[in-house]
Amino acid sequence: MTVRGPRAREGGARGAVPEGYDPHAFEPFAVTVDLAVFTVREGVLHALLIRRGQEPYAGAWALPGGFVLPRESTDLAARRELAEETGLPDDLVAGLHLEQLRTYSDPDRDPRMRVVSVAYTALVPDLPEPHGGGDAAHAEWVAFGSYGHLAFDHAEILADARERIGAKLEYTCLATSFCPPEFTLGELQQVYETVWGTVLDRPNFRRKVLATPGFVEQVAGASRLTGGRGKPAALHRAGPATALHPPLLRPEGRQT
Amino acid sequence: MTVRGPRAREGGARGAVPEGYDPHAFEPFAVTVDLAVFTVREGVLHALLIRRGQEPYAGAWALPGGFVLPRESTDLAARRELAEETGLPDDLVAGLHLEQLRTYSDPDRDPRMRVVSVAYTALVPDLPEPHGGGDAAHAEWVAFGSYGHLAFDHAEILADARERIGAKLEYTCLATSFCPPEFTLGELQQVYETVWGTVLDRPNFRRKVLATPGFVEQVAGASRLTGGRGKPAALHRAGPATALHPPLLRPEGRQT
DNA sequence: CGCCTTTATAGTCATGTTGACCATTAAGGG
DNA sequence: CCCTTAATGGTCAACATGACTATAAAGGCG
Repeated sequence: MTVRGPRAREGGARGAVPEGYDPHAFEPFAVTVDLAVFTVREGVLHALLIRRGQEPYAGAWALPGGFVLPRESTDLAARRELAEETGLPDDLVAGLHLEQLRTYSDPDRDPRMRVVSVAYTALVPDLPEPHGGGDAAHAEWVAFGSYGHLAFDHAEILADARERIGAKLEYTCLATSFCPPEFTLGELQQVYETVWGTVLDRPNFRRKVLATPGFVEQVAGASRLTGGRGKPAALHRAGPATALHPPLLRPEGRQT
Repeated sequence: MTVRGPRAREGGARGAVPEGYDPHAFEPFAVTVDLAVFTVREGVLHALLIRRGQEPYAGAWALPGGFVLPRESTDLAARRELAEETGLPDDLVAGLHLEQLRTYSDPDRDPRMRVVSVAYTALVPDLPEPHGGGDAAHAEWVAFGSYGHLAFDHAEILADARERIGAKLEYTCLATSFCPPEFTLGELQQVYETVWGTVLDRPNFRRKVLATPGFVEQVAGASRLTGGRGKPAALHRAGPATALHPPLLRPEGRQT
């Protein structure tokens, strides 16, 4: 990029800084981050949302987020907002997978002023309620799709995020981010089924996961009853691998 | 996102607009677009670059790009800048594949002021020189890697863009964007080999491409000599398909 | 004109992965 | 003690892939 007043394009080479350039001379852009945070709860995909109190869109759900501070990268702002708005412990937030989705910049996406927003996606395991008890935690888990109209263009962001995550599950080991530190292969499979909205064959899923070196590691000796019924499942934890080669493709290109 | 002065975070619910909010009250962010435009020329990947005339980074190569105008989305800004800086005909630019890469926001990425830049990637066929003759076309094709230090964080952007494109070739039909309207399968294969920096088996590549419905369509009757020598190749054009199922994976996860 | 080189195109074959199954094991519930 | 449930262990055919070999059609060259 180049610093140059937006109206100062006199055909010069890119990078010309007009003398006397004044950052305050034109209507500024506000830069914000929006967070599309997902978890899987009892087999249902949930997003972290906040109920808006003010116009516009008062009463509607909205994504957590906020302004990028003057000396902050958007990555940092996203992590800070996530910690603030969820009340999750800092060390947990520090370890979360947080990924830039894309930037939304329609001039009219906020009716009040020009706001360019960088959207991020995070995957978190099913946690106790997000309120940490402090004043900053108003976020709630809402089942995907079971909200009315979201504020601003947040419905589009959330849909894009879900699609991106679904795609990433195919060729990365990201699914373990949805799981607690120790999990069963059945729980891991449910992550895939929930995000993709499909049903997978259990033995085949198992075969694929175990055949990928470093995807999961078996926890020696431990096992857990899935809820009382059935044979207890072996516990696993996430392995060091991050990519899935070859990918685990979702059956036929259908979405939910 | 939400409109709220960056220092106005008094623990209120997200979306609180402090009364008397003044968009000019704080140091504004500048928002720009940067373009990572690639083509394949004689088997070598080239990027579209501009030679900087001013400090900082005077004399260094930089990506084309510029400010987002007050009433413009970044998508629109990217396409406008591409047309302006390359001098390519508008209708050609309108049809190009232009994709948002990601947003770069390090507070110090521009030493002069706070600039958040949304990077875009475009793939274009090998065209005559980019200068349209007008004053606006200073961009030049430079072989990938054969430049010194790029200005700002543009080296990182360009590397990210190349990696993204390489990945997209695996599971989309995007490779045809690098080719002229009619092309041989050998030319298409060279796109893959150039971007990936690998060599592919010709019969296998051919089998895979032809087995994917809608990837390419044979142009009836036509054929072209590849340069005089050898059997003339059948001509193809891009088909309606956009995704590649199953993907065409690059051999072993090595980069150039 | 014939032979060599070059490039496109057509197969072949062994291997690995996937999808669709069936079988067994280990728990809880009546 | 049998039934249900869920995890786990297999089989088998279809398909996709990687490594090759073979043929066809052009130009170059003696």
